[in-house]
Amino acid sequence: MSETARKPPSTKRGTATRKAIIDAAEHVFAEHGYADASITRITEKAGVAQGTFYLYFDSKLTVFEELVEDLNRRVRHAMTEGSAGATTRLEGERAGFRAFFAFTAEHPALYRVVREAEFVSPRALKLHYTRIVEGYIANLERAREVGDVGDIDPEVVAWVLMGIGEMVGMRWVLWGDDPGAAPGPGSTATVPDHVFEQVMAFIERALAAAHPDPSTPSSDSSDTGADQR
Amino acid sequence: MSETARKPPSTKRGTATRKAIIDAAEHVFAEHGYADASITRITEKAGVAQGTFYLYFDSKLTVFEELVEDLNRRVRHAMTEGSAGATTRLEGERAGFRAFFAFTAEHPALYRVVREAEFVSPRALKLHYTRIVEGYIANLERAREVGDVGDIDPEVVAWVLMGIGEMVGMRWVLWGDDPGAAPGPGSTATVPDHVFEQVMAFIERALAAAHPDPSTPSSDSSDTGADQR
Amino acid sequence: MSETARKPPSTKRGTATRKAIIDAAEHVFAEHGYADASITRITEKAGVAQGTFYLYFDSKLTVFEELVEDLNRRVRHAMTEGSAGATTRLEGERAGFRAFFAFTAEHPALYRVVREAEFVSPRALKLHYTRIVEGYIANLERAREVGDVGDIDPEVVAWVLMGIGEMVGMRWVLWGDDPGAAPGPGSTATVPDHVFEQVMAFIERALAAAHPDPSTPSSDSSDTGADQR
Amino acid sequence: MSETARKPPSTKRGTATRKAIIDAAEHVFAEHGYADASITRITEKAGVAQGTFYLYFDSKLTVFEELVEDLNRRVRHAMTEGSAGATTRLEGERAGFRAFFAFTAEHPALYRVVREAEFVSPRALKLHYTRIVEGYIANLERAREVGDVGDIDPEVVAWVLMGIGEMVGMRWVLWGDDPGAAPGPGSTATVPDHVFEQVMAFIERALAAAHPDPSTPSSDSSDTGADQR
DNA sequence: AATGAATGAGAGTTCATTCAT
DNA sequence: TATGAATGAACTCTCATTCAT
Repeated sequence: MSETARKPPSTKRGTATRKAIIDAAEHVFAEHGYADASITRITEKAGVAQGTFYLYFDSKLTVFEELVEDLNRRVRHAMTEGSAGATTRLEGERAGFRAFFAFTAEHPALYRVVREAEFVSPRALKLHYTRIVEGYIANLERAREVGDVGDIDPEVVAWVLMGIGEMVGMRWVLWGDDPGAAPGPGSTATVPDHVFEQVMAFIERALAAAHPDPSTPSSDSSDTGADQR
Repeated sequence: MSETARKPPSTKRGTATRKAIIDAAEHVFAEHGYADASITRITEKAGVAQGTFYLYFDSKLTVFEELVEDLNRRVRHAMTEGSAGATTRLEGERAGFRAFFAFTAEHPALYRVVREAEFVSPRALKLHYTRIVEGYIANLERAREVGDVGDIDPEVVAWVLMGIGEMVGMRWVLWGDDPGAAPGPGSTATVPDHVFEQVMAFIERALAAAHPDPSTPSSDSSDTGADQR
Repeated sequence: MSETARKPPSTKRGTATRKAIIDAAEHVFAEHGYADASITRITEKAGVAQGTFYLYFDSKLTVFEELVEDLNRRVRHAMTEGSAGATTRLEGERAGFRAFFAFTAEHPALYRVVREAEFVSPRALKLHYTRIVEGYIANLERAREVGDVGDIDPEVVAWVLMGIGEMVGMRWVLWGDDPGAAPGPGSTATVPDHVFEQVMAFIERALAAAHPDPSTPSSDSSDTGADQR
Repeated sequence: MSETARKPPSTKRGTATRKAIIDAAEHVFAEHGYADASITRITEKAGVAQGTFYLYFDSKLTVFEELVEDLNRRVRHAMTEGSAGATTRLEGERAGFRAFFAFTAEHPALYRVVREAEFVSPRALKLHYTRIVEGYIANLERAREVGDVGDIDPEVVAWVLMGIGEMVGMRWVLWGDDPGAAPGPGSTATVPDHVFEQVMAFIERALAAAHPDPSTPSSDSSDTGADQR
């Protein structure tokens, strides 16, 4: 069922090497982008010989796809974890976004790699977005059932939320406060408070105002629907 | 300053050739992405020899940046034109988004090229987004002054709108109705009506609800602020 | 009889253009060397269009050869002129070398261009050296006839003198006093006095000592044998 | 510091390949000159793929400079070796020049490559001449101390000797007896005896005659001062 | 399991030369 | 006489991938 053919390591040493390569790949892809991320750079950073790479991956594309999948799994996990303790939809939503931004700050590779994926691996790109969106959809559907949001189309709204998260993340997390600055590695900040509040308020109005009678309290937790598989 | 800086063509033929190359570049970039858009492919499509390319552009990057600027100018123009006849902010907003989606459908290069620009030319990328956002900001500020929207931070909301437009455009214009299908060239559709309505309603609630007293009628036209320079 | 096919200009304007190109070529060749001296650079410096070049020269090689011939004619002329007023062989020799160094300082192209000619146009290279050497030979033969130098083989000695002039010229004229400095254009100095004296004394001993009885006074003028064709 | 700095080969095979490339480069440079010595030609002659070249050298310039250094080291070594058994300065000088001409005959690359170096790598060019000249200087200084030559300026005379060797080498070794013949590869002869004698006699007179009393016998050996580093 | 030398297709780019105007 | 747009072969260099050790 696995979609990318891989050569699984059979020894401890092998497993370690494989991990070293994937980790190196994350950094190299994040810093140089797919096109300029040479196998040489990756293996050098991983501390192994070039040939070793092909013991674990079929091609450059393979690591790329595995990395995207891996990061996707991890963001979704982070978002779920983040909103786990929330008692209201609103709280859960805020926690989810916060987790998303935090992850972005820590793993700029997610962003950068995904943005390039359009041409490198459309399949991986779609899978990535779709999976996150599915989490949003699940939450929104649940909220709609209990009347916590108005009569919206969960799928459309889910993509809208995805778009908001992505653009705000790019603008304030990756670019930092000064949009003119070069986005060097590690230069990631986090979303400033007032920006975060503005964004959440915007979303809340859009969702809550959908039904004129906001009397029903939401008691639902809000899992993003994503988890370690 | 560059030793190989190209001069603008001084003849009709030259001007035509230059245009042929830019046009070819738009299509090739859109279809293959920056990395795989070889000069060979571009000149073949343009019907000129490889060397001719360098008569008009210093490098692949140069055409890329010029193309991004060009497309940017054109979307902004399209958005302004689209919302020109609108009599209310709401109407203008709808017209603006419609124009945006229409442009995306016609020029998928805009999307695809910009998404890759993160690594290719961060400068061009930022300029592109920032300019569009500035249009949104101008509109929002004007609307806020006349009390047509609530007490929002125009800058933040502008980026939010940008994110919505981009993601919805990608999902429904570029991917089409079937998100599983490969996004071949020309496979672009337009945003389905109900999606468009859902998106606009979402935005409208978010903006209108910001002030509790929606009694003030908006009589303002709504220019997107973007125009032919 | 001319060895390089050329297209002679038939108008005044044409003559001027032709000269402009040759002059530009001298400078460009001197500064960049043959390989890096593009026609573009030459025509730009000459203030004409690229195509114009081929109205007057068959190829890059053609200008090169004509330039070498031209410079050769001019050094030989300078050397002859220089030693014209001399009354003794020694005086003539000194004047000839002085003129040679002075020309080198003023026309570094001579040196640089000739040194590259080995591969570009062996024919031109040999012609260049041979013609200068012929001048030396003529002088030496005359001097030997009148007993002003010992029993030397004029041809061998002529090449030896050529070698001395070339190396000293390179070392002190082209490199200047500081052999570590980069030989930028125009950085040419002239041979310092004490170096010149040492060199001439060296040559004088080598020639004079050949016959033990230096009683016969030389009354001969010393033409280098080279002149305006 | 360079991002693409090559590492020395760590295996026998690698070392052999590197040597094959350098050897091929020597021949190709000698035959075609720097400008026309394409990497393709070099690797073809070496019997390796084009890409292999860049495993060992950063660029064409790099091999060139390494080759010049290598040849320089070897001429100097040959000259020292040649004059090692000499018991008088004169003998040593003759042996040194002989070795120089012999090396030139065997390695025409030295000549041809160095002559082009003016534009390719001025640094390499100067280093080459300067190192040989230093050997001459050392010898001349020693000879002057023991009164074996007159009161000359060793530096100037050293450059003069260098010039003589170079020009004579070019004229009789590279061009052969018939200066009109094309200098094809392998067409190198050696300096004819009478030419050699004429040259040495010329030099001897110039040096010996510097002091009027040639009674002091020279007992000194004459090392050219150059050796394997 | 790991190495690293070797490959060769293909990239971007330059430039002498041609030719329609 | 002069232009300058167009050509295309040739160049240097990179890199994903293979394979003998």
